[in-house]
This record gives sequence, C-alpha cells and structure tokens, in this order.
Amino acid sequence: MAKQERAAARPDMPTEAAQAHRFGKARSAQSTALLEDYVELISDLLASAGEARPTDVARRFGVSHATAIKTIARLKREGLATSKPYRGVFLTPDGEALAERVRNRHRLVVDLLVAVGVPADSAEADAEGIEHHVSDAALDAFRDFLAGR
Amino acid sequence: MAKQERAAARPDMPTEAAQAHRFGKARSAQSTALLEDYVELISDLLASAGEARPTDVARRFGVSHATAIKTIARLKREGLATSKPYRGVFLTPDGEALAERVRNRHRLVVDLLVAVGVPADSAEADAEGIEHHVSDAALDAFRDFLAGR
DNA sequence: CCGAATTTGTAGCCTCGACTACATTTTGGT
DNA sequence: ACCAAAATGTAGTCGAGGCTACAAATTCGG
Ligand SMILES: [Mn+2]
Ligand SMILES: [Mn+2]
Ligand SMILES: [Mn+2]
Ligand SMILES: [Mn+2]
Repeated sequence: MAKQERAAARPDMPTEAAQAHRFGKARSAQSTALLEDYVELISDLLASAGEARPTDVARRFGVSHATAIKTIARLKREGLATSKPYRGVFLTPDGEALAERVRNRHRLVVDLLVAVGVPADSAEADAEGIEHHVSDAALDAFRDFLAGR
Repeated sequence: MAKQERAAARPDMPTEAAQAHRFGKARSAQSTALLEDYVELISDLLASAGEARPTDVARRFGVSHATAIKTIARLKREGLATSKPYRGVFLTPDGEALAERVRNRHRLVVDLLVAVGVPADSAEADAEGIEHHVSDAALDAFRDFLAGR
C-alpha cells in the first residue's frame, strides 16, 4: 500500500527525509544545550565574582553539587574548561568564545521575544530553552527585525 | 511524589533562585518534548494514512524501529497512546488532545518566526526545537502580534 | 498455499544527566 | 592550633533515549 504516498500526501507535508533531518537537528541541539548553559553560567560567575566554584554552579543551576561536578568533568573532556582539585573552574579560550556567543544569542532571543510582546519574565524564562534551537539564519533575522522596526 | 516548589517569596525572588527555577523549567520542558513530537507525528500519520506503524514513525523520526517502539511504550505508560501487537498505534483522547495543542503551537511558532523575517525553511527547522519551550504567555503574545501588525 | 520479505518485538549494551550517600580536603571560628 | 563546618570529590544507582543483533509474526508474490 505504501505505493505513492508522496503524491497523495498534503502538499505542505514535509518529506520523510526532511522531517527526520529536522528532528535530528533538534536532538543534537539538545545535546549541546547543557554545555552551553554551563559555560555561560561559569563565565558570568568568573566575571562577577572572580571565581566559579562547583557549589555555586550547582546552586545557580538548581542541581546537586555531584551533578555539577560531573558536568564540569564533561566540559573539561570537551576542551571547554579547566580546573584543579579544590580550585575553581576556569574556561579555556574555546570555552570563553562559546560563552560569548551563547551570551549574545541569549540576549538577542530575549530582546526579540520582548519586541513581539512577550512579558519580560516570560521572555527570560522561555529564552533559556529557546536559545539552543535558534539557527544563525534566525538570529540574523532577529537582528534585522530589532534594528528596523 | 513531586517535590513541592517553594514559590512563596514572590515580590523579589533572589536572582540565584530565579535562575535555578528557569533552568529547571527548561529541563522539564525538554523531558516532555519527545512525547509531544511523537504524539504529533502519530496524529499526522493517522490523519493522512489512517494508521501509524512503528516502522513509519521510526523512519519519519529518524531513529531505529527499536527506539521508536520503546518510546511508544512510554506513550502507553503515560496514557497517551494504545496499541496491540502487530497492529498500529492509536492515540487516547488525552493523546489526541495533546497532539492538537502541539500542532497548533507548532504552527504559531513557525508563523511568528516567518513574520519577523526568518526564512521559511529555517523557521520550520528551528520551530521543531523551539516549540517545546514556548510558554502560554508567549503564545498569547505571538497571536496578538500576528493579528495586529 | 507457501516461502521470502517485511514488520514487529525483545534483549543487551551504551552514554548522559540526574540523584543519594559517603569520603576527603579545605576553610574558618574560637 | 584545633576542631567543626563547608566544599569538593567519588561511588553507586536510576531512567531516558539511543543503538545493534536476533527472534517471531505477518504480509505478499508467485
Ligand atoms: Mn539555556
Ligand atoms: Mn542562557
Ligand atoms: Mn518538536
Ligand atoms: Mn513539532
């Protein structure tokens, strides 16, 4: 029966492959979301307090300190952070660069949401999840929209 | 046994706790994202082909059939779907209702992205991830924006 | 109607991200 | 200086969500 499902399908229905690809993109974006949030948070702590302790990261992120330490270990594995036992966490140049990109993107997303009428606190909350799924093309559009309205 | 949230000190919630709360929201949204996508996909397949087979779901979602079957088992556990061996998958009333909500939300997000200038294909791809992190307050704002511009 | 192809199901393995419990190290108060 | 508290690290467990390999059921072509 699966003969001509393409012809019979709705015109606006995506092809199988295209849809699978989009779902895959969303999944892979999710796999880096945690790292992005950690790097951004650590960068903020370093800037505001001069140091980023695992306990602080855990409290700000809302997880146990053991969880934070394991995620920090993953950051180190991925070359984004460094740390020595009982000293704070620091970012590598790659980590700093990522933090900067993530911070700018976060702000852009919040600004866009506010610009289209989302209440500020909702915008801030939603952006925390949305930011990880916004493509560069969308960010460009957001910038243009914010500049030109 | 959901742990109770202490949302008492409303007026000026500490930045630290507020941030932790936002991160927690994003995490919990992510935990339901997969179920939402499956339910929406199954609903589409049921509407367009009259049936939703595990193999079709797997191919459209871009995962192995074993993975799809396991996720469908989770849908059944959560009361969103039903199925009998070697028959297709169907949605419970709860599942249908969720699919409808998710489908409308998906469209709204795409429309909003396009309205602020995001290219259509980027909008469609980004929406697949973004949709799961858009609050009702934001959706209301999106509707108003689309209606009133 | 029957054998082969397809579909479906099961089992076992992996990584990630969460937790608790406990061990160790550092820090701070007296 | 010392002991207690806090911070940090480690170990073990869990469920979700992937995978591959294999087994069983169903559907189809001849
Ligand atoms: Mn985030
Ligand atoms: Mn962020
Ligand atoms: Mn989606
Ligand atoms: Mn969707």
